[in-house]
Amino acid sequence: MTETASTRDRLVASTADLFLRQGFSATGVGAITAASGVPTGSLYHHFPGGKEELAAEALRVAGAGYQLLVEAVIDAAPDVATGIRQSFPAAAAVLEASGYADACPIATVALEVASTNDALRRVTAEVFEGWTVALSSRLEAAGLAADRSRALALAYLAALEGGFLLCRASRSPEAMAAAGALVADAVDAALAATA
Amino acid sequence: MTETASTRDRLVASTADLFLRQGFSATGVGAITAASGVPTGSLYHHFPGGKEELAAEALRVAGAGYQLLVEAVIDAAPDVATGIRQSFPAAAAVLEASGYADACPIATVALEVASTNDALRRVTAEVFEGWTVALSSRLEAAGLAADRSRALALAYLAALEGGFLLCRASRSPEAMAAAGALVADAVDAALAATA
DNA sequence: GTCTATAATTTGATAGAC
DNA sequence: GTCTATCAAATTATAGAC
Repeated sequence: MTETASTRDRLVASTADLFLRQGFSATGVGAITAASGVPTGSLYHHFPGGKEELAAEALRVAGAGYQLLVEAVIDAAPDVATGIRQSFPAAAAVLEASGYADACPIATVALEVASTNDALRRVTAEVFEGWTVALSSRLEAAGLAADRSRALALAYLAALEGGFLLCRASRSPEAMAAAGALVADAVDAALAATA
Repeated sequence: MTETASTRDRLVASTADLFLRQGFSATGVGAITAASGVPTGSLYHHFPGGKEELAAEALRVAGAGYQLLVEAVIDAAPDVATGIRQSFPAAAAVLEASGYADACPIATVALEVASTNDALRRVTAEVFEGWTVALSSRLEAAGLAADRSRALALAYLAALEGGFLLCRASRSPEAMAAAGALVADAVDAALAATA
């Protein structure tokens, strides 16, 4: 049986989608209500805190969804190192297929709010931390020390995010390939040292 | 003799400064005129294309200025590899000293406009390409092949940009250190292979 | 819980005097 | 080249009927 998405869920989904393409400031409340088909009054009924409260929820939901996606790519590979290596061309393929629109769902907003809205900044920090822990735990399970696992996870995320930025600006997958190869080689070397 | 900055220069400088902290959409024309002390009419006299034309110039000027800064850090070191390694803690130090505000001057705007304003997107792409060429040429001069130099330069930039993003969100220098170590080690290995 | 109407403010931009 | 006054549209948010 197909459930129709609730009003609240449609608001969150539309907001996350608009944030992905336009970011926070360029996404007006009017655009959100138009995209979701939800009237203004209903938005403020479900989110009394207005745009900021809705944004926080959209960032959390989009962040959790993207974590599942990345985890699925990595866990589908025969081992973590292979999964990490494959995730970069996978991200590049999604980028190209979407006209360089579908990248990190929270990066644009994260930079916009980093120095202007501490509540939202904390939400983006929590999402990034969740991703870091998810990847780090997989590297630990593969035999790496905890601190080395965390450092590699952070470097992986930085390379992916920087790759998204450069690729979206240049409309070319070149940077993602270069950044990915560097990280994947480092993971291989780290794991080989423990074997 | 101390030259007073021209009206046009003050507009560009104030715009670049506001973009660094708030990005494009959150920076209203009113904020720019207030910060620069330039009346609205003068802005449209110097930039008939309005906010977009002023933004393009601010991105170009800020991009050129940041390139000089990074080049100075790298060229002050005894060799490129050392310069690259030092540039990450240097960037982290500036971040911390500014309350995690002073990072890449065009990254926020680059993500904001990547899918919404092609003219500005091209400007950000040109700035990133300029940085890539500047760094790549230094790696070539150190003995690396052209394609290898370019790939390392792109990976360096991706790591730096991703590091800025994660550090600003978490208000911690941890990610920049992790990403920097990975890139610096790769540069060392690449140069050692040619020696 | 849904929806319309509207308030209060801010937005990017223009006109025209000086 | 500078500056003031102002416009039309869009902004976030609220009030209150249903």
